[in-house]
Amino acid sequence: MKIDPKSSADLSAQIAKAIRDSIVAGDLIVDERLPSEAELADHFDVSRSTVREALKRLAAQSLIRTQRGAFGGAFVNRLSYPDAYGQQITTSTLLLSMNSVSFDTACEARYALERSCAPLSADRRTADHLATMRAEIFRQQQPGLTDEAFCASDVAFHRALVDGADNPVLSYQLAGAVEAMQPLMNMITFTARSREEIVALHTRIANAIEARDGAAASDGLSQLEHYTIELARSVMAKRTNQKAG
Amino acid sequence: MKIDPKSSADLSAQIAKAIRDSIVAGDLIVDERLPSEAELADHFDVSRSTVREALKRLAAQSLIRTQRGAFGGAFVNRLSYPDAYGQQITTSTLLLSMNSVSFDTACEARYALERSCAPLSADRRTADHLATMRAEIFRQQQPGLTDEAFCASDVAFHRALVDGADNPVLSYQLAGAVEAMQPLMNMITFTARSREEIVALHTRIANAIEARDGAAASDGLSQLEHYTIELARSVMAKRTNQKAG
DNA sequence: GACTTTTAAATGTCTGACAAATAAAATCTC
DNA sequence: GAGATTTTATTTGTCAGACATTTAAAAGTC
Repeated sequence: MKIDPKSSADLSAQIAKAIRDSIVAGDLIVDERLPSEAELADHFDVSRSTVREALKRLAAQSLIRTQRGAFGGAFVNRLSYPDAYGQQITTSTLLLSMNSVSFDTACEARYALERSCAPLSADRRTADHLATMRAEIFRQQQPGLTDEAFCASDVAFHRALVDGADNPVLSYQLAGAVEAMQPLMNMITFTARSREEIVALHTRIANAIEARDGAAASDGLSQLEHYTIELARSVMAKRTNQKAG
Repeated sequence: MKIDPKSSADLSAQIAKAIRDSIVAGDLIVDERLPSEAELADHFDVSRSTVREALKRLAAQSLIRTQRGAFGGAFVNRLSYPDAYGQQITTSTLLLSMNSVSFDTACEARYALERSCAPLSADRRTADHLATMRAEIFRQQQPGLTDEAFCASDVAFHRALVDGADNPVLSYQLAGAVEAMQPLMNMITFTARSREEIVALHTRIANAIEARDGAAASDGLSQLEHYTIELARSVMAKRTNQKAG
């Protein structure tokens, strides 16, 4: 592990990169303890504060965890699925909100990815996954539900569908795509009429998954995609009119 | 922006979270300047070092950038697609390597996601995308090519296919899935025979994309998936035998 | 042998200082 | 007065040293 003395970048960034490269390359293995901050400071010939800033960068990416006390220190962290989900969601959400991605583009991506899970989920889903889907559909029919709660239930429904594919890598990838859409979805007001339509499509998808019919589930998702895009369009149009009038 | 004085978590982690939440919620907008380190230290009633550690955490996630000098400071960063790609790839790569995800699982996820791009890519691909695919196929037929170069060309081929869908969100999501597989793919030795087979399948996919036939492209990807899994199995089996022998 | 105390090692935080970069403001030159 | 130059104020980057806090091993006590 070495840093380039000629580089103009921040020392803490260089040190973080050196350690990160070692982890990615497998030179530092999971649960291995890094040298103490003082030792690292000696090794890189910098102050302890600089080392600490580098370690905080790595901690922010869940690459290391730290433990205080004797025999504590910084340890290479096994990147867990929940950690990876979290990062994936934060990154995706910011990417969408900061780059003014159109609703249509985000929606298209989300449903395209989700359709790829449909055949697998139809094959492998357990009774549990199906029960979750049905329960969320039931919840979506409750009259008092706020728009936010409706959206959250929608996410849970699709989450169950994706998890049914029984492929953790797929679940991880889809987490970002599905959850990052939520802020965009939250801009939509769901009328009783549109909720009814969505519930009908969800039911159709759940039925297809129950019947282990992947193609029908894919179809249902496509219809849901088109309906969602139409819905968003009409909501936007209404808002524009209100502004104009 | 406030932190909980009762929380046991590190102050720098709490402060980072407070600022991150403000960014995600949109209270701090892109290119907005954060208060200086000294001001933040005053505000949160901590030392400057603690604030700095918090800011380094945010910088590691590309949420802020910093500039030295008068009228410098920390600015909310627009999360660019390249930045997001990079994080996506690092996270996905580590997730696969640290959680001993099976080759089959990773491969299934990757091709499932890629198939979701096939119909869109068939519809929208430009002559450029097609040309890139053909060029990579040509490169893959060169005799002197190392396994690493062959893999890299493979990634470029699939990248062009995905980019053909003309949906930046899809491209971003797929970047992780495709590139994270590369370390796993690099473990495979590609014989002349297997390269020939892969090139044939690539050609088939490119032909389908050229003919704007999404279903055929999907089929080609499925065949490539099965062939890749078979190939990995036979390579692993050979290695096990060698060890035993 | 079980419990308590001590101790050493490590991270977390604070203070104060200086270096380096940078853009605005002030000054100088013609 | 216009343009070039210098000064200055602000801000991040880095360093050094100190103390607080946590933690597990080691030593001590009964």
